[in-house]
Amino acid sequence: MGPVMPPSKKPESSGISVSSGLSQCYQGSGFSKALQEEDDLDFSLPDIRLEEGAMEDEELTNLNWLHESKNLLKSFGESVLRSVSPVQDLDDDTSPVPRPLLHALRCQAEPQLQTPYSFSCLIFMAMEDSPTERLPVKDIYNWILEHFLYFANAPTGWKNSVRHNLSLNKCFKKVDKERSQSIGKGSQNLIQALKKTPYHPHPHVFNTPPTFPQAYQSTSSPLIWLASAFFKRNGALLQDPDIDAAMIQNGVRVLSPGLFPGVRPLPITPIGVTAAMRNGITGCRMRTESQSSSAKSSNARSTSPTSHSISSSSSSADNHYEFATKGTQEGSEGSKGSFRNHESPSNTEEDDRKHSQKEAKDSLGNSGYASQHKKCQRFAEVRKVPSDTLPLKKTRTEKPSESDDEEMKEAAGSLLHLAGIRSCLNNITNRMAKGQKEQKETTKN
DNA sequence: CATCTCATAAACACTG
DNA sequence: CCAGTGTTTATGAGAT
Repeated sequence: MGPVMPPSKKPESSGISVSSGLSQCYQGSGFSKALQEEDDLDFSLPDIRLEEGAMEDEELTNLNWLHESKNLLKSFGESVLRSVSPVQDLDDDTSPVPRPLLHALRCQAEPQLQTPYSFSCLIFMAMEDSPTERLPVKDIYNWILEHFLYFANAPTGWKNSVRHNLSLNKCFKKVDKERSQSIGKGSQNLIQALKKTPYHPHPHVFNTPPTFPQAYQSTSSPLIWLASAFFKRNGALLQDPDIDAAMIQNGVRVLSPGLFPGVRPLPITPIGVTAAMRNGITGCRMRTESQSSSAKSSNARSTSPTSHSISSSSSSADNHYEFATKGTQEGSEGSKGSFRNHESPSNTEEDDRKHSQKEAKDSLGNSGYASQHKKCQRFAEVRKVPSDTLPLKKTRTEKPSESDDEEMKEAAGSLLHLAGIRSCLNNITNRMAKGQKEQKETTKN
């Protein structure tokens, strides 16, 4: 949360008290805490606190988890369609719809509210929504503006945050655009940048053949940012026609058009109408503080986000972003995580295991948004090495490793957490299991 | 209380 | 020079 504005639990614009939780809104104590602030809510929603053991599914891979949840998700989606059409149903304590989803519905009904998504989720959704699953920064901006009215009048800093996320989040990879196209404003050709530097810590990049086809495209073509990913990969692996690919790829869309024909998870224009509530449902995450404050001003004039032109990918923006996993192999630049390659290798299997566990935890815990502190430490460590191996500002050229790929996988998987889908689905799973159990008992009797 | 996650701001380099 | 892009660092709030 931003340090600038004081906390504000109740944005005037909505009357809705937003929880202090971030993505943790769905998980564990974060969400529980939000529930403890029930008194601050001016509307009542059912308690969908995670039941004990709900997160045991953590042990499942995201793939299996999604696979096993698909039917439950379908059933749940139908119940959503049946149960939350009218706005007033949001206040229905008996609604089977998980609270975060209700929050999300509320946010869509009143789009001047802060988006419930973290920036990484927003970026991911934008990319996922793109036919090519890759977008230039400008189009990411536009997508966000198009789908979340709040940003139309939000302070401009959010764009900086988007770029910051793209740079730091390991889930996102910069990829090359077609060679013929201009590099675009502000975009710096990697090799150009490297050539301008007095030395390079890994001179072999210039001397050895590229490991991956795209690794050197940047010498003559602009960079693009990729958004393909773990989700995409899983979608391909599953090859299950019953599963909506979007759901698999995304993990963010609780209700996908494939699952629920006619239902648009993210209403296009304008968001904020009652119809949007009937048509859209998303994950949820509440924000507060400066953003809530900003929502006040945005409330003054709820202009349609469509007033912002949606530029095509052929706009002045050139670098595209894609979700990184395979992108790790394709990107011309390694992730910041590659700094860890400078760390001392583990000497024992135990160390390896601990290390990998740590890495996994890191990725899962922070959605691929590697700890800045750690990175600073890593960077600092790297800075201690002799000058001929000093990393420069823009020397992210190391060859990606398999562990990077795993990291990406985990990071991408953790986006499921960010979007709340996991917790929600866990909840749904529990509820459904309970319901079936009760139903059995009822039929027995 | 330490650590982590994330948002935000800002500085800086670079490009068109 | 300006606006936009991309990277990096610093900082703070809240969660763990």
